[in-house]
Amino acid sequence: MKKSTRPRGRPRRFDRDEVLDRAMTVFWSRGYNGASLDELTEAMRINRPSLYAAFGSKLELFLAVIDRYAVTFGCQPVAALQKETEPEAAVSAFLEASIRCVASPAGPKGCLLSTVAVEDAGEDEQIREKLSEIFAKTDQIIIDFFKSLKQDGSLSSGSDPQLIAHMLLAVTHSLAARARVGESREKLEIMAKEFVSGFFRFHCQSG
Amino acid sequence: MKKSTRPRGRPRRFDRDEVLDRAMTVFWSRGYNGASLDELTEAMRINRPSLYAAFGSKLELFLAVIDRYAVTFGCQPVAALQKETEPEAAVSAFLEASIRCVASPAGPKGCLLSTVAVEDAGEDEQIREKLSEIFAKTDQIIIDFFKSLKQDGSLSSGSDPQLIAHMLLAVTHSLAARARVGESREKLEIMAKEFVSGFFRFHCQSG
DNA sequence: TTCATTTTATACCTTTCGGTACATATTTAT
DNA sequence: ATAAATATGTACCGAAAGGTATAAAATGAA
Repeated sequence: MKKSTRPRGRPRRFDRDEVLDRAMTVFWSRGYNGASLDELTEAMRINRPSLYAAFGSKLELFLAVIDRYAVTFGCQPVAALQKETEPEAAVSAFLEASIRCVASPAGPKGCLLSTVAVEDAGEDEQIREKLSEIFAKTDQIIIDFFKSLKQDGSLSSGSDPQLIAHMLLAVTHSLAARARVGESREKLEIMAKEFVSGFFRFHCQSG
Repeated sequence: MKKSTRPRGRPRRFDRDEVLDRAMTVFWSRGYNGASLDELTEAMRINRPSLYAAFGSKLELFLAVIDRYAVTFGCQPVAALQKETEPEAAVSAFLEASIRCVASPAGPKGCLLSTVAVEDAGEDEQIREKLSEIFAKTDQIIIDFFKSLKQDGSLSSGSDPQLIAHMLLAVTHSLAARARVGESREKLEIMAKEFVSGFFRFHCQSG
């Protein structure tokens, strides 16, 4: 059997992740309150009842979009980091991946999490909690990564993985904000290189 | 003469900066699109025609609020920085002042510039330009400050004022974002201290 | 006093907002 | 075939949005 157990009624004409990706672009550029249902449904290419049946409400759609963003874009910097085995290369790869996310010519500028959802976290408990978890989890992944580098001996024993993680996330937040206000990709690259060389001098040579 | 030249018609019953301060709270917590004219006028304690006569439109009001925020809150960290004469104390004072702004029990959490206006910069050229200028100017003030410390000899000659400025702003952006998503003031203080001690080891001892 | 000028207050405008009722279409199960 | 179940498309809802017309009130100038 090819299709094992199909649900009962008329089948969906759209793929959940696909329409989430399309909704993502709208929220990403216009913000939660700035994105209207008309814009969303047009971009998603589904009509309102379909949207409400699938996601429940505008807020729940946004929360689903945040999750989708986390596994499509948000994860890219940490993934790039974890592919490396040397501290400097890892930091560099992390920041390069960040820049690709926040200053891509294709997508909206900035980060859906740190420059969009953060605003709405001010008034909505669910958004706040979700973001808080994502931040904490990301922190922890980076901390664990540098802890393991420390055990391998490729990171100086005097270095503090938690400090490095917080600094790295801080720099990406800043890169995202600067991209959002129009800073060119080239300038962001320079900032990143600047930081990498500073990091290198601190954690690899002087350690 | 006490009141030299009073304008011709019926006098204003409100002070411009006072109502801007009250509007600020609304935009700060709810965001630009989230703040309605009803909320704004109620908070400002003026009615709509007065608002429109004084500021022109919701957008222009927001732009005026950004300027007002810049000279009441945004300036506090740099002011604290410039009061100091030693690098470590300056960095510490800067971050402490930041935390007081973004995690005060009184006001909304986060920074009106980096966690609110940045979102709206995505779609509005005027907001984008204003923020871009503020960021650039802040960068420059901090760069100049550390350049002068370098000349005084209190900052190691190997240190890069631009790197320090970018890092410092990055950390405040991150503190603001974390405050917005609910991080406690105590945790932010720890992050700041962590950074200050890292900064100290890097720029003051090893230089 | 009267007029020109500006601000205030109420009430209202049009448009757009998020969300839904309802009838039709498409599927599986019986 | 027919029924039950789910999705789609149109058209609509009340509420809220940003913004304004208009008349009354309060001032300086003539």
